[in-house]
Amino acid sequence: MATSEGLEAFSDLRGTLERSSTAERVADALRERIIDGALAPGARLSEEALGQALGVSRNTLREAFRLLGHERLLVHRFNRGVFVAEPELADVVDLYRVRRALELDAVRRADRAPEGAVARVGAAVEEGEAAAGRGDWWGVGTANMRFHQALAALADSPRTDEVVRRLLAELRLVFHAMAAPRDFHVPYVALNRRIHRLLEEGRLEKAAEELSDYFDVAERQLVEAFSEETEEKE
Amino acid sequence: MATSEGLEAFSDLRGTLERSSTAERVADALRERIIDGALAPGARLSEEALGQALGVSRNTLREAFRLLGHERLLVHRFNRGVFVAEPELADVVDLYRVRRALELDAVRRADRAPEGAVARVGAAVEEGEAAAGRGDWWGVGTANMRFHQALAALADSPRTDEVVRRLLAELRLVFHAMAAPRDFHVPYVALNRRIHRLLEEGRLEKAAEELSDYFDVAERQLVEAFSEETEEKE
DNA sequence: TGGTGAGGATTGTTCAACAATTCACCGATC
DNA sequence: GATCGGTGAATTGTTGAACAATCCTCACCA
Repeated sequence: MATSEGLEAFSDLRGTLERSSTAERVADALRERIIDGALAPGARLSEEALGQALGVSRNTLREAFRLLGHERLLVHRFNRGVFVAEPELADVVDLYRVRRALELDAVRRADRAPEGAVARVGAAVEEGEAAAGRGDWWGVGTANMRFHQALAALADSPRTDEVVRRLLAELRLVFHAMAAPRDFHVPYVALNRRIHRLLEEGRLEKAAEELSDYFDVAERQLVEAFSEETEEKE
Repeated sequence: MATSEGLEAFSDLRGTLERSSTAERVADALRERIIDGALAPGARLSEEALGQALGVSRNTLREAFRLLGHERLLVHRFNRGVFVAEPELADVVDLYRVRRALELDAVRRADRAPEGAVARVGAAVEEGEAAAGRGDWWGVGTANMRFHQALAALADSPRTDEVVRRLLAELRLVFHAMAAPRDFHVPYVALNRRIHRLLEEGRLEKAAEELSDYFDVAERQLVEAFSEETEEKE
């Protein structure tokens, strides 16, 4: 065991080294397509066609479908196939309810957050500012997700991280279903900066308050956008 | 469309009618065995042997494994097989962290809970009292889980329900790993009754306080039991 | 004692097949 | 003209077998 000193430096490589199964890689690829809108909500995914396109067998593809089904990105209708999920108004409300509980809790206990966690929140803020600067609205959206993921990480809880990651992925689906996602995210860049500053100053309760207000505003905005959508359809 | 009135009455049947896939039924069966301890933490599940025993093909069984893996009841080690999860001390702490956030939030907003939700909490309390009366400690544990599930349901949020259900299932795994699960749950029956009464009286903040204390005590008790366990092993 | 292969067992993945189910189409009926 | 019922193609659900890749054991050797 004399040679086992300083091995902690390699622990970061673990994730990289772990080969993943084909099903997981397929799931990753599909998740990307769903999140960036290449696969629209409601679209049906044929086992045969997709399997051929991706070069994997139906069985493997079905495993990938199961993974994404659990993330609520796909819905599996028995004997009917899998479809890209179509979030409804109720889903939007529900997503915000859970986010509120988890993210606010994470912010309130940020004093016990792990080393560097607040800094990662700041990094996400800057990423968003940079994207906004070059007019990359999709990039702003991505940075925004990363910001909230970083907020959740303040709880120092793997399960919170996982749940929030799923919620945010689902939320991106909602953005595709709404009318004008283009300038939804941009206004919040400044707010994110403010929340990060409060975190740095240790004013956690104030930060939680601002975050709570954000949830109110964003949720209402989404709900309204959604109501208009459905009105148009009818 | 003149005949389509009053069809809402049938919407309850939807769930009953939906046939489930073989994989899901297999997953249900395995989940039961894991939760009631028939499959001990750490046990390895052979695809071949289990498939034969259950009368399903390896492919189908693998689908079921994926489902339970997402619930963290099984861990899937690449090229090595699936094992019943072995929760560690860190998992106990993490489980309570997320439960605290979600259940407390649910209790605090119980004034907006759906019709009959508080009554279902009461039903779980009585179930626990009945089980305690006849000395059925396992039944007390089950009722306790149902009590907390009912608390979570106060949030009126499908996603909260799902997450909490998963957390509680995982928690049962923890009980198997600890020394004396026999009389762990019984002392909390009285507390549950108290919390229910506070909910009925609308004293939500007080109820949340009691619940928070419960989390403190239960978590510490589990952590201690766990530390002893690992000491014995070494 | 500690390293090293060889071999057996298990998983990862594919393929082909068949049963079960859905869906769209089309004619029959009132 | 709308509804009902049935036929058939297309798709999913599930199985079983096959083979490659990987891991584990254990005897063997320095």
